[in-house]
Amino acid sequence: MTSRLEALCMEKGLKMTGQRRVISQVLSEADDHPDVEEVHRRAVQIDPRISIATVYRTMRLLEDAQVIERVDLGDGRARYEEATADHHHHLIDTRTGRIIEFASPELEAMKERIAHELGYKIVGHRLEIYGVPLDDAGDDARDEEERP
Amino acid sequence: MTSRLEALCMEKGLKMTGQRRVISQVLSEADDHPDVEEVHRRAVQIDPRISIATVYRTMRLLEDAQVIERVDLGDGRARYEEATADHHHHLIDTRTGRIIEFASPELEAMKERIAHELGYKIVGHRLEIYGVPLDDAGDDARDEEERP
DNA sequence: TCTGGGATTGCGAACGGTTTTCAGTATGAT
DNA sequence: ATCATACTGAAAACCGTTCGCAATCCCAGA
Ligand SMILES: [Mn+2]
Ligand SMILES: [Mn+2]
Ligand SMILES: [Zn+2]
Ligand SMILES: [Zn+2]
Repeated sequence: MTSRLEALCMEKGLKMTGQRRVISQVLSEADDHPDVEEVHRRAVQIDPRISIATVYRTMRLLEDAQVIERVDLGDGRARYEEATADHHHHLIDTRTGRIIEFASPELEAMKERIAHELGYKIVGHRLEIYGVPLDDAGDDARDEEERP
Repeated sequence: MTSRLEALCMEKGLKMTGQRRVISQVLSEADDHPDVEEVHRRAVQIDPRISIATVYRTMRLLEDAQVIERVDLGDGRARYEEATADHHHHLIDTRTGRIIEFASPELEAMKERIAHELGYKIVGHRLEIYGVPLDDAGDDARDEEERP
């Protein structure tokens, strides 16, 4: 069966190879923010004849085609998610690595206002919050001090 | 004369070597957000016997000592600025690369509120805005589409 | 259905920023 | 001034990512 992303790729007129089909499937089924190695790991499970270089190339292709979006969570590597209509940001639990998505129209408006006051029109922005659960925020939160 | 950062380093009990003195001076005099290569370039002008490896090491040292702060502006490399009492963010002019600093207590409060509603206590965050001047935002702003 | 040729792939090498290793040197407490 | 220790320069290693190239695949057209 053709995955959601595969259909999207065909619409965009991309040549559909076996590898692209598999990677599209992997990304369609993902509900997290996998990095390239993780996508490769999952792809290989479906078809072992996929190289990491092709995954890199395909991720870039899909990103350029606006089928997926690159997410920078502060660790050294690029992470990806399916492109969605609704814009959102991420809160990263520094204890567990869990990623919580959130959106805030007020915050977006405020950011827009700030840029405008500085004489600028926004063409892109980035926002991530790093945090620990309120519950157990007391114990050893002192040396949780990461390098975010 | 001992630079502002050199004094700070001594207060923190760091061993003061010639290289560290020079790098401290460079960083004290900087009013921009230089990357490691740029710091090295400026340091070598004062004392040619400073290696890039030492600059890397010293930047990390100063960062850990909270004397300077690392800034991630989306280009591949780490940039630095003197640690200040007042927290701020950056608006990057994608046309010129110019960096405008701004602070917004309202925005900080809003971000705090959002995290709290999600059950989290913030331990760190990151926000950058990429934009183009309002004036000439009309001409070819379409393909300014970077990879921020 | 068969085919030609441009697009795509796998592999390994190259890349750019950063860290590490190691032998030699400088620092600052004594 | 001495000496243990921390620091340094140079080069190699590292890590995520991109690139070069020959082999292979896809698919529009016959
Ligand atoms: Mn997301
Ligand atoms: Mn700044
Ligand atoms: Zn946003
Ligand atoms: Zn802030």
